[in-house]
Amino acid sequence: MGSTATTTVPTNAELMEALAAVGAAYFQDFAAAAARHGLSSSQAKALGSVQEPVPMRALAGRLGCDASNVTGIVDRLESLGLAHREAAAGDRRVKIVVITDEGREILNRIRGEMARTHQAFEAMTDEQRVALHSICAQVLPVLAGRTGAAQ
Amino acid sequence: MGSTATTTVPTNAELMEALAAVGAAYFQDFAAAAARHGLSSSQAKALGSVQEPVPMRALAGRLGCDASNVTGIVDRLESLGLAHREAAAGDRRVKIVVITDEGREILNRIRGEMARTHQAFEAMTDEQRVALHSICAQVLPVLAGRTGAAQ
DNA sequence: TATTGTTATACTCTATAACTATA
DNA sequence: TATAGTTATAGAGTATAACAATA
Repeated sequence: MGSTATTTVPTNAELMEALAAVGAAYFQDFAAAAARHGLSSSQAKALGSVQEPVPMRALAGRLGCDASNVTGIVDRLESLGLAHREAAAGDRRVKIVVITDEGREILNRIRGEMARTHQAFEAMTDEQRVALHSICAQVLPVLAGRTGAAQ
Repeated sequence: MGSTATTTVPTNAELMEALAAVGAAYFQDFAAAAARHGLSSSQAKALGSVQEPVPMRALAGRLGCDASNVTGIVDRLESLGLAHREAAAGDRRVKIVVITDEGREILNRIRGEMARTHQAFEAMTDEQRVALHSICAQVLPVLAGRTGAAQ
């Protein structure tokens, strides 16, 4: 079914170009919204990655960077009162990053102020929203390299 | 049509999360492929932005960064033999960045070596490919802030 | 006077390596 | 011996400001 349309099936190269353009535009919108609140995109991304408490090491994994970088990023979030470090229960080596109420509020504001992104989403039909979301969900595990492994 | 499915229409927040995850994973695949060829992601992005000759200033616009940064990025591409500067015909102030044959070959290799991206694309049905491509095309102008203006 | 490209400067992100305190 | 977090360091990206050449 669906072979009556005159639409051409896009090549991998065309899909790559489209995805790269959308990804870059999304990121710019995100970075601009974060900057309005005095956060770099890395800091804002970190803030969004600690909605549940996360050990420093695991946060590095989520951010896709070396563990040594997380120190400075969390330092800044902590100095701004957006997150704080807590001692872990079982292992005294690990520190757990916990978002504060103010951090959560700033995060929500940043996300709410991504005007272009919201504008783009609201111009989509329900069918398009469902399609985009399900395609992303299907593609993400492969793209992120989680073929069968956990975490 | 399409109201028989039990699928729920995703919220803006859910779409943002999905898009952010896919965009980040795509970017990591791109950066890793570029690094294998000794290029930073900025340099590789610049290389992909000069498939047609582009003035330095316009390249800065495409990369979404200040013009002063482009000098160093193009310096490196030039020292690697992947691009070179040419004088512009009408205006002696402007320099035009032109990709070399070797630059084009490296660019094609980088794109071809984005294994996870190709893997993700090839797991998609033709319908999904068409849907993703058309959604991206529809959403991009809004997301990139080009509501009606040219270039 | 305005614009293009460059340089100088400073700040941030990033990885590597070495250090500490725990395990 | 290995691991979690930190520190020190160096390289690259980024923006701001000032500059030379040209328009």
